[in-house]
Amino acid sequence: MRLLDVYKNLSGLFGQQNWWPVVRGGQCLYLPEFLERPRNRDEIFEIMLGALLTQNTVWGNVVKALTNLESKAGLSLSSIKGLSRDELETLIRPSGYYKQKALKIESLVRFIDNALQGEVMELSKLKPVEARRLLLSVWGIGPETADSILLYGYGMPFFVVDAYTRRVFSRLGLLDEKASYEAVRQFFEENLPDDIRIYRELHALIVEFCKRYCMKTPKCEICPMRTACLYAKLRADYAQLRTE
DNA sequence: CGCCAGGTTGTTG
DNA sequence: CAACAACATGGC
Repeated sequence: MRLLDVYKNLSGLFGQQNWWPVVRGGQCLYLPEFLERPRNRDEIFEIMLGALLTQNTVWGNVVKALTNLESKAGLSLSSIKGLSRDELETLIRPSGYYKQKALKIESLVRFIDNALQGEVMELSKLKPVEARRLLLSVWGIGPETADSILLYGYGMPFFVVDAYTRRVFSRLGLLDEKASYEAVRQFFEENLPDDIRIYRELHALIVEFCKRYCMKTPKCEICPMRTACLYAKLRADYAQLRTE
C-alpha cells in the first residue's frame, strides 16, 4: 500500500474532516468555508492558541480551555494581552501543563508584538520557509506546532507530523519508527500531491483513525486497514501461536 | 485505579 | 545527537 492509498482509504472511511476547528459559543465547529477562503487574523491567532494548547493533550480538554478564554476574555490577540499571568493560567487549566502553556502563550504574544509588529498577517508576506524558521525561533513552538499553524492558519504547504503519524505509518510498515521529524515530513511532502487541501485532510484523518482504531494498544481485529498492516499481521500471528 | 493524550524544553552522557 | 525527566488535567 502506498501513501495515497492510505489517504483514499481513510477518506472513504471518515469523509471530509474540515480541520482546523473553530470554537464559538463553547461549541467546536468544523467549517468547510475555510477550504475556499483564507483565514483572517483572529482565526489565525485562535489556531496558534489551539496548536499550543493541544501539545500532548486531547482536543476535548483544549476546547474547555478555549471556551473559558472565549467567555471570560475573548480569543483575539488583544483579549489575551489583557489577561494577567494568573488569569491566563486559571482559564487554560483544563488543557493541562497550564503553567508552562501560559508561558508559551506569553512567549507567542511577545513574538507577535516584537517580530511581527503586533500583526499575525505579517507572516503571510514571507516565503513559507522563512515564516517557518521564524516560528521555530519562538520559545514553546516546536516543529509540529509550527507546521500546524503554517498549514492550517496560513495555508502554507507543510505536512504536520505528530505521534499518530509515526504510529500509523510505522505499523503499516511504510516508515521507520525512529525517523526524524524532518525525514517523516519530507516523506509525506514528496509522496503527496502538492495540495494543502490534501495535507490538511490527511493529517486530520490520521488523528481520527488513531482515535478509533490505532491507539497505543490497537483494535487490529476490527481495523479497516488490518489486511495491509504489518503490525496487525504480527499480532494475529502471535494470537494464533498462543492458541496452539 | 492506571493508562494515555494531536509536544517542547532542559539536562545529561 | 540520543535518551530521559518535567510539565498536568480529564476521560475511560
